[in-house]
Amino acid sequence: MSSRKVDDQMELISYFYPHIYAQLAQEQEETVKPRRRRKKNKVEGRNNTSEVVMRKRKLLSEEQVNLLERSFGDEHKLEMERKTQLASELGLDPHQVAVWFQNRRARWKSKKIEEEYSKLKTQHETTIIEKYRLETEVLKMKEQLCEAEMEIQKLLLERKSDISSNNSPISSIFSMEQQHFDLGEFGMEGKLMDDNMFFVADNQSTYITLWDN
DNA sequence: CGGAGCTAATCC
DNA sequence: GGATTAGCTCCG
Repeated sequence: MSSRKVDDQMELISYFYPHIYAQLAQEQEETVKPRRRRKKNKVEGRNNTSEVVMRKRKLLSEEQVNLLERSFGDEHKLEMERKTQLASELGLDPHQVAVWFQNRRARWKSKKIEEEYSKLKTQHETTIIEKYRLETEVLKMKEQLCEAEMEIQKLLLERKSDISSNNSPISSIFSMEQQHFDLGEFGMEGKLMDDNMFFVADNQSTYITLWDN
């Protein structure tokens, strides 16, 4: 993975998880990987007159790469038979073919991981947005509920004052009945059960006690 | 020219 | 198989 991509990831982490970022950044500084030193073909030192065995590396031709890619497209794993077959077709050492496949699998895996990462990143962003939307919706609904409750309180107070100012038989009969309130604005219907209880029904006719003094 | 990126080759 | 090295090319 290139350093540029690492920077990108750290930037994303710093954005979404600032607390984790601080920790990771510190770890990155601390773990300066002690690079494993490999035996060199070349003897070190400019003035060293020792034998210099340069490892020659020749790039594969476009044609060779094309055939290898096609073969890799068919099957990522390389059976012995196919390895020798390919090698003779390409005019390469079977070991070179094996190495090429190994490196190709590594690149393929790395690419898959990158793809998976960006897919998850998109999913994560979508989820964050949805969460925010739902939270906003909950707030709005709470506000509506509060307004509804206030409205009900107001109606009850009005009713109580009507009863106390006009204590006629009619009104007492009237008070025996359950009173309905249209709360269509809130997608609900309200029903006053008695002086102390009020129920609302949502679309599924589920009654909810708003309060019970 | 130096650094970045790619990749064949090597090491564990 | 994964990690790393080092040859090579390209670009600013």
